[in-house]
Amino acid sequence: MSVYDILEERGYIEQNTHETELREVLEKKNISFYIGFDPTADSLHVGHFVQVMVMMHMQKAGHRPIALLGGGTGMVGDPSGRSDLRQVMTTATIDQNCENFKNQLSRFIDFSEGKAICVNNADWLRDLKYIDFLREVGSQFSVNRMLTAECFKSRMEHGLSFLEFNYMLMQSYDFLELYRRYDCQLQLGGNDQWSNILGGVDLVRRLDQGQAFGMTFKLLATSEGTKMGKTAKGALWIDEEKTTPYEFYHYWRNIADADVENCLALLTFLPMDEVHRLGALQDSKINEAKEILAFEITKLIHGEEKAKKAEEAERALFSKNGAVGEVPSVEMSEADFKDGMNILDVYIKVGLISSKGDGRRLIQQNGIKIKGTAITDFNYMITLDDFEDGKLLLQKGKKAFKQIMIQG
RNA sequence: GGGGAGGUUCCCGAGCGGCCAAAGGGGGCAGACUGUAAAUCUGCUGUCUACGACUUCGAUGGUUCGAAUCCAUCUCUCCCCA
Repeated sequence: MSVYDILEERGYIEQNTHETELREVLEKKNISFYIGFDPTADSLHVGHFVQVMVMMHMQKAGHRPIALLGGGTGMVGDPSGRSDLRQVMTTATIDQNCENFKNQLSRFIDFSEGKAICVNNADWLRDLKYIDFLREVGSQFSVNRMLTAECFKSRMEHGLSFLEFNYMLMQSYDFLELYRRYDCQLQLGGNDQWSNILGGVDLVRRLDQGQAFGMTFKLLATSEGTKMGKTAKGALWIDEEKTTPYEFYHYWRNIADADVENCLALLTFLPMDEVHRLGALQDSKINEAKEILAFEITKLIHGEEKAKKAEEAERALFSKNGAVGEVPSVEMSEADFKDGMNILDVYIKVGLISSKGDGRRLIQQNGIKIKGTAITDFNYMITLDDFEDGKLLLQKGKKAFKQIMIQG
């Protein structure tokens, strides 16, 4: 079974520039391909992870991944799928983000012995000569055509700066550069990158008469079409400092039934017959599938040990016997509770609520529980008597927990 | 460069001198129901030392007993013309 078939079967593929040719090339030889990551944040998130999964599949099949960090394109900002102007970032931030991306990517992709390459387009984009660039690359693009591209449509109403308009050329030029430097023949990306990818494919074909291909993948979305991997705090980050393994696990444990199969296929390496079997489970049985999904993804990203801990914590909390496992915990000192501490202050301190007003509302709605019983008094004081073995489990609603550990 | 329209709470979007912490929707949170899901229904959704006080309607100054609402300057965005 070829990689193409695998990618197709698992539901990654959305669009394709030259399907039959590409299929053939992928089967007959090992090629270099690239995926670009613009350093828009200090960590990758699950959205990126779909791309990373594809890279892993491709690498397994013997193709050489090129991870392209957008140190240059990040300075321009991709307007695709954006309704507003991107925040312009400083060069220092961009470089730092690139560094983080690189470290994270190397956990999934094997960069040893030239099995994969990591490059930064800052290396060639930042020193471009404007006139030269316009003459070589700019002349190949038709503004009329560009304007009809889907990615600019939404911006036609809200406004699009010339800076961002150039993004497509930059990305296209990347492909050309990688084609020339590393014989890179294929660009992959999320479906929002379709027009940018097409631009590159065309450019390589026109200027170098090269055989270049493009392919896009489904964006991670729920069955209802909304973006996936969003939490109240923002994205689901790969960096465990930004999204703890527990939070991460919890997210997948809680997804909608309809999304289980899709996520298993895209975000785990489980064999497809297993994926189908799990996805077909009905009613409460699908919880089994959700547990597996959550465990597998967490394992991929944070390692088996942390995934197990997260799983134990989750099980313990919801199995009603009150056993406390590896819940996110906060350390506080004994002195804090000597004279008692107001419940609202405690909840703010551990980060379960954002303000006292928020806490008061929750209390009125029976949303705050300690030791399994709802608190009804705003003035409830938490004292050392509430602790057992130096631990106290705080609960907010049904699903949010935090544990306080007394130290010292 | 000229002309016009705008910037409202997490988002969209009403309000256009006091009745405005600001309609409505979305999102979020909680409760009921359930399978820890979805859908549905209900409540909440600026902060606090809380029947009151304080901070918010692009920014800064001003007019007024009183401003999100009026005036001036600034700033940003969009549209039309060149």
